Amino acid sequence: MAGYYTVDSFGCGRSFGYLVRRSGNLILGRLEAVLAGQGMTMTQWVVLMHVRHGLAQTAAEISRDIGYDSGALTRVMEQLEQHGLIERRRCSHDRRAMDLALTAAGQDTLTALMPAVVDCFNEMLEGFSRTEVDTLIQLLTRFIARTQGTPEQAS
Amino acid sequence: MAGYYTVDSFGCGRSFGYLVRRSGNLILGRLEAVLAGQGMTMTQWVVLMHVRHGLAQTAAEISRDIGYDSGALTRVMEQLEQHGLIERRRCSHDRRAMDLALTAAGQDTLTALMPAVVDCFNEMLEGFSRTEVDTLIQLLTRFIARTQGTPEQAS
DNA sequence: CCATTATCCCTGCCCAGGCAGTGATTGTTG
DNA sequence: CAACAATCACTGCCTGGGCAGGGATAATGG
Repeated sequence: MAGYYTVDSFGCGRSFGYLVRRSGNLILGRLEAVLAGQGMTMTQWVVLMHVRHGLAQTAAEISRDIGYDSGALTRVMEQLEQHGLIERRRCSHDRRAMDLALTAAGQDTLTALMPAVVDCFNEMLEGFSRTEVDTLIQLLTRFIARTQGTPEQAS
Repeated sequence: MAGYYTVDSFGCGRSFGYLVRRSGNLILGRLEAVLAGQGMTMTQWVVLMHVRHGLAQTAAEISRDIGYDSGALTRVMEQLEQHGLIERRRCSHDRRAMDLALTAAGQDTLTALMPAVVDCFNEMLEGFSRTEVDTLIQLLTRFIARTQGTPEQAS
């Protein structure tokens, strides 16, 4: 494509960056309202979900995966461990790393929260057809894959 | 639509929230790299753009528009004023409010930065057809309008 | 087998931004 | 017109998350 935006056509309301960021903040607000009922934050939720699905066995993987600072992640892990939702153990074949696993309580919490979260998203996506949501997800997925694969580009 | 997600189908990788947030952070990183060259932050950029296009004449409007804390905004304004990019004056017909206006230097800075910003976005959107980007923008715009119009919903 | 480098987790520090409260002004309503 | 509510900008406070540095372990290369 020969450049979607031009210097003249580029306005705030049509800026991809603005739209994505604003959408993200709106979602954040809604979701945190749901999770706050169980004293959980969105970050904690995402981390737990990652551990649950085996998407990440170690903190460093999560850090790269969600583009989250590894130091901050350490503190999130501490909270989750103190709340008894995850367990950390020294990895056997790499003693630098920590193996992450959901506890039974962690499993239960996720399971209990899931319906409310799903409802929350469905509610926000009301007014969109299934095809439209599919499109949105597919486009964003591609965007992420492309963008994080091309870290920088000296002009 | 009868619910896009179900408890079983909901996974991190397909979660709208996760995708939007991740995309937003990737964009943020790229854009800040571009703006940092001129010692500007993304927040400042967005605020300046809003003022420029007359989208907001007062800080409170910007606050509502971009869902940004009004207190934090005050401080951003101070910075921009100190850098000589905007002017604040007591509004004549509402003496609580401040009228915002770009200075000549502010105009120039925006104009100078614009090409790099546009390039940055075009580069990120490479690999997407014009139609696809149009779709993305349209869907996100609709999402924002819908979501901020429906602040909450007691279940 | 040793030296160098990379990776992992953790820690201290700093800052942007959210929250709640304040004074000044404006709008509203009995 | 008087009392109350709403709105504006601003302030102090606190938290989450980015950044830089460090100790321990693993990988790599001579």
